[in-house]
Amino acid sequence: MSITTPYRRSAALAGPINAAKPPRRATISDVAREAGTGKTSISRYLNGETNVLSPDLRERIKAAIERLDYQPNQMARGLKRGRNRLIGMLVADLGNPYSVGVLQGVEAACQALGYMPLVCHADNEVEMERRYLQLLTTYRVEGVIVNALGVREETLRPVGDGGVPAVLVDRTVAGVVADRVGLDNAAAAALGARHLLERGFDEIRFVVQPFDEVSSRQAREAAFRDAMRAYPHARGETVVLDLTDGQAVERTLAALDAQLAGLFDGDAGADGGGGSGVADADADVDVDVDTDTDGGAVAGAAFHTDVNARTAPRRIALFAANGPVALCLARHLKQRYGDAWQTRIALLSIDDPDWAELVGITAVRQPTYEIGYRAVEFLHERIAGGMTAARDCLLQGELIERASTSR
Amino acid sequence: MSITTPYRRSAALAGPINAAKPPRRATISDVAREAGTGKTSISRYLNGETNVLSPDLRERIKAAIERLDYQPNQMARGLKRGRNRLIGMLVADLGNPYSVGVLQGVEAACQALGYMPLVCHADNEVEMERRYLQLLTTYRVEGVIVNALGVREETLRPVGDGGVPAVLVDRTVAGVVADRVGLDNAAAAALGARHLLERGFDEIRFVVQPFDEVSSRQAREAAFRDAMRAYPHARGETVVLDLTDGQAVERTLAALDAQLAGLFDGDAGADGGGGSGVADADADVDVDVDTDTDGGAVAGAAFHTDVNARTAPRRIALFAANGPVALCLARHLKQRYGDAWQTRIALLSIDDPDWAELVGITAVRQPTYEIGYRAVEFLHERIAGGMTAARDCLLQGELIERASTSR
DNA sequence: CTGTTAGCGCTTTCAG
DNA sequence: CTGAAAGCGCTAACAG
Repeated sequence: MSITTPYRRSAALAGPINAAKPPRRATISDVAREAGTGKTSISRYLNGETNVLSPDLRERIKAAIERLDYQPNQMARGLKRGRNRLIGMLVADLGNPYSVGVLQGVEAACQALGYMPLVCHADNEVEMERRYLQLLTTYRVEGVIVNALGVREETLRPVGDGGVPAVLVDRTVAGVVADRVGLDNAAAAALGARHLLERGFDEIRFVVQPFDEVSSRQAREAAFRDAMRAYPHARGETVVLDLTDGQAVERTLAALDAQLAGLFDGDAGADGGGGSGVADADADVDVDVDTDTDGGAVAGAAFHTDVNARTAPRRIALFAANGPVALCLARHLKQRYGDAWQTRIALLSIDDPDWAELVGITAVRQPTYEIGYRAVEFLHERIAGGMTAARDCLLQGELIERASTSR
Repeated sequence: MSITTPYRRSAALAGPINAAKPPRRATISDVAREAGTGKTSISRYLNGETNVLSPDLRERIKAAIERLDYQPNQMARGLKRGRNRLIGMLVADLGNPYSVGVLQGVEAACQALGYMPLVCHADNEVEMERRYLQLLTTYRVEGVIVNALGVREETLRPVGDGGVPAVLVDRTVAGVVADRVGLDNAAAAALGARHLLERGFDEIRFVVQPFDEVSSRQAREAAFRDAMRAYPHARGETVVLDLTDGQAVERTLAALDAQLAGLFDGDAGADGGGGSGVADADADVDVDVDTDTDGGAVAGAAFHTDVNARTAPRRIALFAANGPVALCLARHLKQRYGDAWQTRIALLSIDDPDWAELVGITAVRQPTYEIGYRAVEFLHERIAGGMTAARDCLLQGELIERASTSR
């Protein structure tokens, strides 16, 4: 990109800059000299070993520090001590409100435990993720909290077992042994699915990003399928929506539309004709889920059908596996069916972003703050002592019922 | 808060941890020994002074580094060199998509210029802001980019003139002389206002958070008023909405409702009766804006009225000064007027969050990425050389027209 | 071309 | 109670 907009001088801001001030910050030696003592005592004072200092000296030091506006250099301190109280927080996507929620928990816990979080934003770029991870170890952070992309083990190599202590948030990474904290995906997906089923929705599409490499998506998808089994009269399908590929999104949504169109008039099992994006429904046959997770843009599977009840129109619901998917679906549905789209299709989402309330969408809210908080606590334990086995902390989601599923 | 959810051991993750590995990372001395040479040469190699090294030595060093998986310690490096390539990015509120956009620009520029951004999230807490700022200087960052809260000068003391180089984003802070980069607020507010006026809206409420301490809000409000002057047949008012105070929000919105209710039937100038929140309209009189910025939750001013044309019902629009305000308004309007609220009242917002498109709201989009990018460039110049006067970089907003103002 | 020598600012023995 | 001295890991003169 190019940055071309010119800037203007602001009369209000322009002013003579005081260039006379000594740019060099005071060091511990300066303070020692000012207080007429040795560096050691200053160091002791700084570290709260205030009991071993004579009241007099204590006063002189205090005064000297104030006079010089001295602030100890954490870098030097860290170099000497071997630990710098820095921990890295690698965030996959700050545009996802989930991440911001987790971050808030992380910050709170860091403050409580005396760490300084160094937050890095990979912005969904694996390359960035790699770069930041390496940068973090270069700055000798004491540990990292990783909300990984669909990374491969290698980029996480420096981390976890044998490397920097790490805790994974939301997702595990194959080959990396480390603590993990996140949503109880199985319970959350089941919660959502059951809610829809109990509300009488009998045509449910679970829409999820490619999940062959992301543990949390896998868990949600599997739990959705499980939940559907208990309701033989209803039908569920998984639709894979690759948000990173605009073309694929178009195709998948078109196929979904086509398939659903046939259902509005009670014509269960009819495939509107969209070829790619959603597998044909294989009506009247039980079909195991398509395990061919080819990583491609589209994959789908019908795993239960009972089309005897094709008398009444089906009640259709879309179950979004997370916030970004929900947003994509909502946008599309609105564009396709107009402002009244919610009267035709229900939407339920795991994740509860701001706009969900505005639009009136039922959601399973994640305890993001707690997730972040716990992650730091875990990391702290790892840093401090030698825990042995990796732990997995599952937190429960909460169903927020709104208009979308209440008709 | 309490963290009580228990965790479970995951069979999949549990495994013997390799505690045998040497936890200590290799140092430059280790590499020197391994390569059979002195530290200096290693340092030279690291710093790309590769031309002054014999090809042979170069090879040996390269090999040694790989064998030991050596990674130079940035802390030590920074300590010695006096600069550590760290810059701080203080974000007021990551929940505001604006901030995330800016952050993306910051990250890109940092990468391009070789800095490592240390992002700190004040989360709207002035105390956090202070803490982080002090922490940043303690870590000897080379500069800071500050998206300040309504801070007072003192907390920014260590920064700017005479302290750490700084550039302000979006807002200036009274008493702090530093570069600033942000939206051209005057132009943006005028753009929005004129759009509404041209579309025939003649009753406009500019809704803004308390602006006596926030320069960007001030600028927007002032520009709104200016723009209204050119349309004597229309009427504009400023409504102050303090999002940090739930009670005040309730009151202000109630008052706003009451006032607007009277307008739907063409009864211009009628005040629905809500006392607080919105000042009475002072119909038929030109009134200067109430400059008594008492910092309280409510303040308002009618500044032009021409109620001769009270024959036709007024066309009402709400102009939100930023995204968070827009969200608050949208929520309220939906709750108050139901799903069809947009047929009664138009909403236009400065800031263009995700949901604006979903809900169909016209917006003035800020060039957030560029703002962030430029901020880093400015900071870089400050760090490098001795610029003298503070600059003010104004970037233009872009009007995104949507259904809300197209009826 | 290459190694030796001082430190950067701080903590930490180890003797007073 | 207090201070001198020895580094943490690295870079930057200054000699070879």
